Amino acid sequence: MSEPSLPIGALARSVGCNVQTIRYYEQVGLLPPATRTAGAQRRYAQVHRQKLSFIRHARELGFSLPAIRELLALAEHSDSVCSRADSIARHQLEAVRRRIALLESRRAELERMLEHRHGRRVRDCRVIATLADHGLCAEERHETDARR
Amino acid sequence: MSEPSLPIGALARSVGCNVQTIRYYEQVGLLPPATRTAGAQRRYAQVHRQKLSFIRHARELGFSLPAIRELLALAEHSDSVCSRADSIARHQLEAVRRRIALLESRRAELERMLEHRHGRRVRDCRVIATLADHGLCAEERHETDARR
DNA sequence: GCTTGAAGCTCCAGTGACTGCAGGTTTTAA
DNA sequence: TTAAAACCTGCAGTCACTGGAGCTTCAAGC
Repeated sequence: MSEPSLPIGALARSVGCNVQTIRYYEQVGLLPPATRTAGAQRRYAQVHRQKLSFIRHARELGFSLPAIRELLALAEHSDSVCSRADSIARHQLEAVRRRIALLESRRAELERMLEHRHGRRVRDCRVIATLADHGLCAEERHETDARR
Repeated sequence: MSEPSLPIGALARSVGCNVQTIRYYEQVGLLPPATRTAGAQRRYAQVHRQKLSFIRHARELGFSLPAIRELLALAEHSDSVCSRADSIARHQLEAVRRRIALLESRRAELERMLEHRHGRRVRDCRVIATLADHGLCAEERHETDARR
């Protein structure tokens, strides 16, 4: 009958997010509304904690809120078809892989910009020169390769 | 006297960004205001094209607009000290590396979630189960290792 | 029962770097 | 001259929160 009921701050601490985030999830309909005290303060049950924990875990993996909404709905019905959840996760994995590839190429160019010896003044600065002339970042490779 | 002057659309095509972006850069003071025709349309000179190209290149590398603002200011003065530009770039490189590390761990967990055989229904779904129980994503490794 | 300070409440604005739209004006080529 | 393409300003929307102002409620100690 009397399920342990957490105020919002305790819930926030227990899942490691902050209070505003929880209110925001309620506002956008991701988390069901809490019960309220006579003075209109929110009190949460275990089911809320589980859902919130699910949401936070999914967010850490980079799922969007719409994707999480759908995953939560799937989780509600234990006989719904699993392939949809898989497809959402595969989609996210692909997005993460594309993002990594983009960042790897950024990293490579930044490293190339930085690894050269250069003058103390901006007129000889690799960083500025590379940004100013897009050609440099492609040609740089050839020059470097040729020199070795 | 009569420098070739591009309308905004032509400039946008020539650097591969869109028209609103150019107006936005002017609005936030990243790009100096264009000269205007009698009918108040913008006309751009080569110096604008160079700056815009610099900005876009820096954006592709993930520099923030405040960082780019500073890099542009450094580029203006060819006798300013290069180490500041280097420091901005190194900072960005570190940010990119941290981001890659985060995404790699996401990728690993998503791959672990997806690589298991599982039932057709959500009650046996790895994806949902892993999200629901944060413990699974760490423990999974041990179980898997132990079983082999 | 009273006080007090922590924690809660709502509502609203701001973040970054754009993007899109509405409704109007200018330019340019035929 | 006309018609279409391109341009203009101003503002709202994106995503997932985060922060603040100004007020109310709760819980613990006395």
